[in-house]
Order: sequence, then structure tokens, then C-alpha cells
Amino acid sequence: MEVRRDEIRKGPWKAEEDEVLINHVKKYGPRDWSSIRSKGLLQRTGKSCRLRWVNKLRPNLKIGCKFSAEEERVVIELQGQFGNKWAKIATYLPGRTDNDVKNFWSSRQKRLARILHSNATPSCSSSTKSWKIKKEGLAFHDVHNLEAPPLFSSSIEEESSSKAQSCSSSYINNREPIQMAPLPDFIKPELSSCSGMLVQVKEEPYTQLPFPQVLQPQPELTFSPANQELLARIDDPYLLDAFGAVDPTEPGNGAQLSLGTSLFDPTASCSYGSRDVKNPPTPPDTFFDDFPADMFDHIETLPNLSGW
DNA sequence: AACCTCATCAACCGCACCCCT
DNA sequence: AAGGGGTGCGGTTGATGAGGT
Repeated sequence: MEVRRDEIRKGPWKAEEDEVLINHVKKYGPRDWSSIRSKGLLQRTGKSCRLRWVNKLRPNLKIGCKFSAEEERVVIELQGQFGNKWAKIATYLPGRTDNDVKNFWSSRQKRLARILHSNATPSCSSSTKSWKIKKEGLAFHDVHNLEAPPLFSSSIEEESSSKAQSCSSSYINNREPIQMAPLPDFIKPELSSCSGMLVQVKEEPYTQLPFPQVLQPQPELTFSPANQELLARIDDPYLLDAFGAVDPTEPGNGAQLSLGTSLFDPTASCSYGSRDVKNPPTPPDTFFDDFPADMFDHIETLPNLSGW
């Protein structure tokens, strides 16, 4: 197929374009993106090709799956740890892309912002607003449930598990469930300690805390009556996010999340790439996602993900 | 049925970094 | 050392569909 090289195509990808891109990757690997256009194979920029591959065509992507409760917790915890380093966070979520994580987080932020706003302004007369509050109240309940890992029976998880069955996959079909990347103890029931963490945020800036620091519950803390209502909801880590009270990109911010050192398990042997030289921790690497699905066969499957 | 609002997703853009010459 | 090309990342936006009024 002859393609005019002087035109750059934008917008949704066609199946034929995907096919060309896949063939290119099969031949040359996931690189030399710009050569795809220079060879006249596609009218897409190299960036566009790379993005398409990474976000849609790469093997073992979880396409069409909602984030599971586990994945949501991972994102929340890691966002607190790393800030908006979506690509980095995505390396802990096999099958998820930075775009997925980014989209997930931003829609969550929007939702929470609205929840807080509507709760703060309960006197709404318009039918539209009453509708919103009704809906958001439910949403908040779901969010809250999310943060009670071992106990919850949230609709979200049910939804996730049900939707997972209809999950599509990228062009190489998944034959086995994708295992979550090794994660530290921070996913475990110590989540209750998040309330202490959040209280800590209000009383003492994160930045005063050294890194790493394991969070300890602080039951002895007391609060002014004005804070009681907020505190009634504060066991939800999402709440803080909605305020934007903490800049997690600041060194040490969020460090007290109980992310154990096992998060940086050296057995996750592959490096993240030259870009991350400044970040010695070597998370599980999506680099492998660029290769055939059977590359993941060596990864043992978790017997029970919900056992965290 | 029409309209509205929201959530989700895909894709683009700008910037920064890396590597090569 | 400097410049340019390629690549990766994070922010943003537009399209679309779902659900409620």
C-alpha cells in the first residue's frame, strides 16, 4: 500500500493500521517508531505509533477491564509514594498502562472532588443537583468500602470480577491470568493505619517525616470538634487526595505509607530502562510486555489475590 | 424520547531526557 | 560540548456511551 509521506494522519486508528504496526513490531521489535512513517508504512508519527502499541496493541494488556479493588489500592498507595509517576506506577500493575493509571486516577479525583463539594453544600434545590447528590452518596459509599480490603464486599469488586470475565485482550490472547506484580505489605490490613497517616498529614506535614518510615497508628491523637465530621470520613485515603493537601512529589511525602522495602524486591531483576537510572528501585518491568505472552510463564500465579 | 451529566477511554501535545554524531 | 533525532512521560482534551431526570 503506497502512502503519501507528507501527510500525518491523526485520530482513531483503523484495523489496517494496527495490523501494519503489529507487523512492524513483529519484525523489528517495539522500537524505531519513526521509521514506520519514513518507510511509508503508515502516515502516523513515531510517537503516535509508539502510543498505540503501548496502550492498545501490546501483549497482555487488560483491555476493557475495570481496575480491580487490588489494583485500585495499589494505585492509591503508589501514587502516595511516587506522586504522579504513572509510568512507574504502571510497572506494578501488569497489563495496565500509564495511560490507564492516569485515567483511573483523574476520574477518581474528579469524582471525589464532586463528592466532597456536594457534601459540603447540602442545600441543593435543583433537580440536577439532587440527582447528583443521590448518585454521589452511593459513590462515596463504594469508595469507602474499597478501603476496607479484607472485609469489603463492594459493588466495585463484584463489578470488576464480573467484567473481568468479559475482558478482551491485546492481539496475543492471554492464556493465563495476569499476576499482580509483587507488592509489599502495604496492601495488607494495616490499611487501617491510613487513618493515622491522614491525621498525621493534618497535624504534621509529610515533609517532616524521614524516608522510609513505617507508619504507626496514633490512637492518642485528639481533634477539634470542627474536624469531627471530616474525621468521620478520614479513614478513607481518597479523602485526602481530593483536597490535594499533600504534594506527593515532594521527597518524603507519602513515605510513611507502609510501603515496605520488599516493594523494591531485587528479585525483580529487569531494569526499568536507562531513563530510570536516577531511581534505583527496580520494579517489575513492563518491558517484558513487549514480548510474547509466554515470557510470563515463569511468573507464578497468586493463589488468592484477595488474601492480601 | 429527549436531554443532561458523568465516567471512561483514546489520542494528542509539549516537554524532558537520552543517545549518537 | 553542542545539536539533533528519537523516545518516554505527564497533562489535557475530545468522543462516546451509560444512566438518570
